[in-house]
Amino acid sequence: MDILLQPRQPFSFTSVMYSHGWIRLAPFREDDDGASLHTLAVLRSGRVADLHVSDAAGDVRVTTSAALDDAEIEEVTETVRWMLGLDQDLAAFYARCQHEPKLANAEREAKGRMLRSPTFFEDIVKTILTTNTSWSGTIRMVDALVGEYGEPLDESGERRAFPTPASLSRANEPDLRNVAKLGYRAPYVLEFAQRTESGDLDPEVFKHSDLATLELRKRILEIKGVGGYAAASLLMLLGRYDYLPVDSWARKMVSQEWYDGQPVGEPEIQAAFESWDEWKGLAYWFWEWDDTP
DNA sequence: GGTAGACCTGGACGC
DNA sequence: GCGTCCAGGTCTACC
Repeated sequence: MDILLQPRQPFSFTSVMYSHGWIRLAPFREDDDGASLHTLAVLRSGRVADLHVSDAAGDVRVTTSAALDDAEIEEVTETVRWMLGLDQDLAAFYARCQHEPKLANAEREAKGRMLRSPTFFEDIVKTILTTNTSWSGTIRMVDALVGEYGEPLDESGERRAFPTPASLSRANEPDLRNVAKLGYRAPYVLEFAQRTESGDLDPEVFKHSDLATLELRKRILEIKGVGGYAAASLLMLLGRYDYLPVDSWARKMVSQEWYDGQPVGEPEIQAAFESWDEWKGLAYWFWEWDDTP
């Protein structure tokens, strides 16, 4: 069945889809034509829904292989609106971009929304798995988690959603460490899943939290395995751009852009985007670096 | 509050 | 083919 959704304009489906590397992490999958994506979501009923999400002449079409009841349609609608940030208002950011040549195309190309997973739980686990490893390592670890612990779409088990907190909390640490190859991150992921499953922590409330960004960051940093870089990345997924996800790539880009290739530290990177205030994360992420493909 | 070392893996490199 | 080194963030212990 089809569900048609209207985004706040300006909107570009492919700008969201390729806003960062998430599209390459299971269970996300892009179609061969690069114009639509697939993922699977575990609904509140426990049922697994396969979502094929595509552009529909400026709107968004969600296609599921199975019929959904009214409550499920509402849940899928809410989920996809969140994943693509369809309700985000970036007008103030675009107004700032008009005065910056390196972001002059941001509004025309509708840059600014970042692809999110169906749940913030999934985004937090994936973000922990981006730390202290190569991108290929992250892809391998996420593949392994989905393959080993993900909720199957059907009896074949060929397609699986991202593991639920319940499923991951039942995993044992040696398997996460050695089979899923999470290494030293295994206890972090396990503890986070167990805290979520027990109700000690509800990552989904972060999605629409009224907390000030500083306080929200403090809460996120309480999750073991999440440090400054990961917290800034997660805040950006929540639509809070006050902090920069400073990693080795950021150091390299800022060094090349403003410091003639000389090594730079976090203070220099922060200083480079200080004037962007609450938009600094977005300005940094969508900046047209000299070696941007 | 700041810093050093450990954590784990894959890739690059030299032999 | 094997061994060594290094990059990639976060945590913990220590000063």
